[in-house]
Amino acid sequence: MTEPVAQQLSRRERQIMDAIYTLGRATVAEVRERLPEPPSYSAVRALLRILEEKGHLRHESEDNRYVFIPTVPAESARETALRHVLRTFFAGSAAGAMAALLELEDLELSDEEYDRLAAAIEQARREGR
Amino acid sequence: MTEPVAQQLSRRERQIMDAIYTLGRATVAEVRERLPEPPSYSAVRALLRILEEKGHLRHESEDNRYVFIPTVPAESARETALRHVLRTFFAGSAAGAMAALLELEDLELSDEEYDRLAAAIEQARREGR
DNA sequence: CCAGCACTGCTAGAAAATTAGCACCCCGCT
DNA sequence: AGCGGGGTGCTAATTTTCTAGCAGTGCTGG
Repeated sequence: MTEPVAQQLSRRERQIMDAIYTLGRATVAEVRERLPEPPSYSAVRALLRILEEKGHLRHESEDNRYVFIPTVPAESARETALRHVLRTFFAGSAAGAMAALLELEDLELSDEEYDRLAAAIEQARREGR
Repeated sequence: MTEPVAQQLSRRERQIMDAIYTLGRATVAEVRERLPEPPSYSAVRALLRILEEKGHLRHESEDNRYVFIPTVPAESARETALRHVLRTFFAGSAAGAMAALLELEDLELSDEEYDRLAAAIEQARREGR
């Protein structure tokens, strides 16, 4: 019951999981704020309960209120999301995706980030990946 | 009516749009094949009609059957998808996302791709982005 | 000519998602 | 002790999504 079932989420469920992943952890009110055209408090509450039942979230009590936390660690979720985008839009090519990222208008990377990236690429190359 | 309304898609709608984007263009049957636990032909047909009404797709007749084509060009859709992932999982940082891409187990880039990427990075740096 | 096949359009109904409402609980304050 | 505010659980009902069914169309081969 606590294992996150690999099933597709509904629209709202997706929105809520996204909100929580961007925040890391969140209370009902915080999630609600992030939703487009915020539904009622209890609507959100209900969805959170469902997500918890499905095993995507767990909660802790904090200051007498619940804080919801993803059961799937952010890194895994990230990877899954990236792979999905790769598959659907880049024919699975990570290189293609990276190229697209570099093309973003508002990239704004710092010099340091450029250096780190260049280094990461060289490292990946050496490791033959 | 022909403008894609920026509203969130339902689960199935999303699946279908994804299928079409990976294929570029697709017939009903082709879309259907790609869906998990393929629903009936007419179920798919109905969803396609809805997506068309909402302005996400258009169709052409080809060999007496419809070929569905996204109204939003792949590049835009890609960018939107990437930005979404950036926002939700990487605090908006493209550098973070690229780093994560480079960490993928099964990266398998060719030497040429490494070169191209390195070059792209240098170019972006020069262009001050 | 008409049977079979592969499509399409449309619609009603089932199923799932989403919502609000209401009862309860705990805590701080007067 | 008795509010009031801000939480929570649960449930019923609405709304949306999703589906299958059926009728119509065009083409192809016997």
